[in-house]
Amino acid sequence: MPELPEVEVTRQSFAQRIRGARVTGVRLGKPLRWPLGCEAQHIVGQPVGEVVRRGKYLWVALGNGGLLMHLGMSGSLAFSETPPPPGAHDHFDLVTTLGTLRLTDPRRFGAVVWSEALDRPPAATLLAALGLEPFDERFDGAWLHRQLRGRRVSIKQALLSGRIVVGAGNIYACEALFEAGIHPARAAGRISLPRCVRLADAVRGTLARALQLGGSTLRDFRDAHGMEGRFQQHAQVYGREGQPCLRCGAAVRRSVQGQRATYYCAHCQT
DNA sequence: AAGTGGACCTGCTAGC
DNA sequence: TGCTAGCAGGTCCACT
Repeated sequence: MPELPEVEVTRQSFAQRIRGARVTGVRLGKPLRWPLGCEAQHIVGQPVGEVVRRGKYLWVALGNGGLLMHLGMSGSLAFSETPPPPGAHDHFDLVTTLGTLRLTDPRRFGAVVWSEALDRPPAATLLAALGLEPFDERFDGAWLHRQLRGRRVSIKQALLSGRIVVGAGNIYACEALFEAGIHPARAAGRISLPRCVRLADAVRGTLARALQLGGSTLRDFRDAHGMEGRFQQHAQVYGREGQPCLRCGAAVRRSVQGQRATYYCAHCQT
């Protein structure tokens, strides 16, 4: 589910409210992707510091380390002073003096992992291969062009890998490629510098727009206040198979790349 | 080394 | 109505 905009919207919706709290308890539900990696005792009593995002991960700083969280495909976080009793899909509660941060994740591809620091394992290991943040000033067309040189994978898969630039998942990769007029199956290493410039702009622009709109809610995404996103109403190609391209009127096509659906306009994207 | 395909897990929907 | 196949916003890992 959550790509960079959804994760960032989630972060913004609870970071200030939980800051300065003290952890009073931890509740675990069914196993997530990886074990927490420490005893609850290790966390209880710790002060909560800032919440930062790296790619699609969130880092909740605690006095003696922190929690690296990922929402997987179906995860969401809610922060509430008086949370309802945990449901079948509520697999992690961080109970604090200011409220409870709860991870709800039906598919359990999400994760909460304790680490002594962001730049120490296991957190550092999980983040090691991540590419640049899209809003990093170093991320531009020239840099993108250099990174893609010689790569034979499709540009869609190169974006999705997160090893060049983080944050664009399946929805926003499709949207950014449409915006840039680049065919998703084009070999990454065969995109000219001018088109890389357009693509870098499109990736940043698409993610920024989604952020402004509160992310995308296709089925179940909510921020930590329970608010839905509105980007999906503005999607140009994602989920629009067979409908007219908003630019040229040709039918939007759907294909499969790396076992993921890709939506594009074969006329506008070359 | 880069690229590919499978795996993880559950819920929902379309189609028979 | 009920079953089944197919699909879903992510990413790690083993294999070629």
